[in-house]
Amino acid sequence: MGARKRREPLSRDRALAAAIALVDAEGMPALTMRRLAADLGVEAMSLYHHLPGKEGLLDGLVDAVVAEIATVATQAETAAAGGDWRTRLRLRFLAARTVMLRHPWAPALLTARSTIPAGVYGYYEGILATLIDGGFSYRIAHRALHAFGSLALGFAQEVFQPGAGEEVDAEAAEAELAELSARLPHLAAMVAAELHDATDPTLGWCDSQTEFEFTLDLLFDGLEQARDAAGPAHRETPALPL
Amino acid sequence: MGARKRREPLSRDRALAAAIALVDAEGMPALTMRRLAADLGVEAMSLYHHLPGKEGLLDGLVDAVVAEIATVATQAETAAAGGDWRTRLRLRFLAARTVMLRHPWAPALLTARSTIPAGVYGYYEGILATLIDGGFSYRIAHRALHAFGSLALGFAQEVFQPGAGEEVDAEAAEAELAELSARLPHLAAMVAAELHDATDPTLGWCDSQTEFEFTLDLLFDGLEQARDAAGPAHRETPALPL
DNA sequence: ATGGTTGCCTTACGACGTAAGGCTGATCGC
DNA sequence: GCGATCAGCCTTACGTCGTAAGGCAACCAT
Repeated sequence: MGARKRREPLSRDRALAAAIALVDAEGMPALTMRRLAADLGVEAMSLYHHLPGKEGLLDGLVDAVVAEIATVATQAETAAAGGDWRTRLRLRFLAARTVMLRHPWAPALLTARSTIPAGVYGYYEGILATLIDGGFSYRIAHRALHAFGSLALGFAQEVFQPGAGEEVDAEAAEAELAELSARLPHLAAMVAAELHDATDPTLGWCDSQTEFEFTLDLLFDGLEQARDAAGPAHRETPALPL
Repeated sequence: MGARKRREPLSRDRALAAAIALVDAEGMPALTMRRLAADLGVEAMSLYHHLPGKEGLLDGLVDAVVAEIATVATQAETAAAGGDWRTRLRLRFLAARTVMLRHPWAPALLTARSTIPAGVYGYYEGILATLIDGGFSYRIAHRALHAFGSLALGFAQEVFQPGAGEEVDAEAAEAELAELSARLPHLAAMVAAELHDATDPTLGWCDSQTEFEFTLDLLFDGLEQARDAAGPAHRETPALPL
C-alpha cells in the first residue's frame, strides 16, 4: 500500500486514541506510560514529546470523551429540532449516556478531575440555549444546570455499581436476606416488592436505564413548575437560531 | 496522669483517625503508608498489622465518613420527628452535607470506590422508612432513592469545583468574557444576569448551598406529584416508630 | 557534504505499596 | 525468679510507577 518508510511518527492524537482503546479494553489501572508506549511500539519517554505528562494524558482522555458527548448530543438534538425543550434535553442526555456506557471508566475519571474540561462549556451552552428557548429565565436555567448535575454528562450514580465481583450464592443470599429483613425491614420489603414484579429479573433488580429516565422526568416536571411559577418570561416560541 | 509506660499500642482506630486527620489537613495525595506511619511515630510496615493494605485503609476512611453521616443524619431527623417527610429528609441530607463540607476529599473518594460501603445500607434504611411513612409505595420510594443519588450522601456536583488554583486577573477575565459572549452567547448572558443580582458576589456566583437546596426541592416536588399520581397508598399518618 | 532539527531511546532517580523475616519487651506457667 | 511464648514493631528488599537529563540517528534545507 502506501510507501510508509518508517513507522507512523506518533502524534498526540495517536497517543490519545491508543490510550482510549487501552482503557476501554483493560480498565483504568492498565493505563501507565510504559504500557501505553509499548502498545504504540515505542519507549515510555517518547510520549513526553507529545504529552505533558500523565496528568495531561488524563486531561486528553477527558477532553476526548466530552467532545464525543458534545458531538453525539448535538446530533441527537438537531434530529428533534422544533420539538419542546423536554424531549430535546432528554435526547441530549440519553445520547450522552450512550457515550458513558461505551466508556465505563469515564464517569469516575470525570468526577475525579479537579479542573473543569474546556469542552463542557460549549456543551452546556447548547443545553442552556434549549432551556432559554423553552421559556426559562437565566436564573432558573442556571439552577436547572446544577440540578441536572451529572445527568447532563450521562451518568448518575453509576457510583457503587457492584462491578464484576463475587458470584451469587443462592443459599448465602437467602440467609443474608433473612438477616436483612430483621435489621433493615424497609429495605428488605422494598427489595422483595421490586423483585416480585420485575419485568426482567436477569438484569438485577435495579434497571439503571429506567432510573436514569425516571430522574430525568422528575427534574423536568419540577422545572416546568418552577418556570411557570416564576412568571412567564416568554412562552415556547420556537424561533431561535440554534 | 495515667502511667502509660511505652507509647500507645497503635490500633486500627488510631490509624484511621490519624489518616482522617492527615487527609483533612493535607489532602488525599498526602496519604501514603509511609507518611501515615510517620505521623503515628511508627514505621510503614507496622501498619499492616492493623490494616489489610492501602485499599483497606481507604475502605476504612469511607466507612468512617458514612458512619459519621449516618449518626449526624439520624440526629437531625429525630430532632424533627413527627414532621412531614420532606423536612425530615431535607434535614438528613443537609446534615450529610455538613459532614462532606468537613471532609472535602470525601465525595471523590466515595464515588471512586467500586464496592458499596456496608454502612450505607443502614443509612438508606432510614431514608426509606421516612419515605414509606410519607405514603410512598416501595416502587416510587425505590426510584426516589435513585433520584436523590449523591444528594443523599451530601454532595452533588462538587465535581469540577475550581479548587485552590489560579488567581483572578481582572483584565484577562474581561477579555475572556468578551470572547465568551461571542462564542457562547447564552452562557455569557447567564453569567452576566446572575452576576448582576448576586447577593454575595464574594462567594463566586455559584452558591452551591443554594443549588443543593434547589435541587432538593425540585426532587421533592416531583416526587410528591409522582406519589399522588400513583394512587394513594396511605396518607401521611405520623405513626411509625422510627 | 553539512549543520541543525526533530524524534526516539537509554539510563537513572525517587516515591510508592508491600512481601519476608528479624528483633524486643511484655506476659505467663512453673 | 525465670525461661518460653508471642504480639508488636522494625529492617531490608523488590517491583512498579512517573519522569528528569542527556545521547544518538535519521531527516531537511542549504
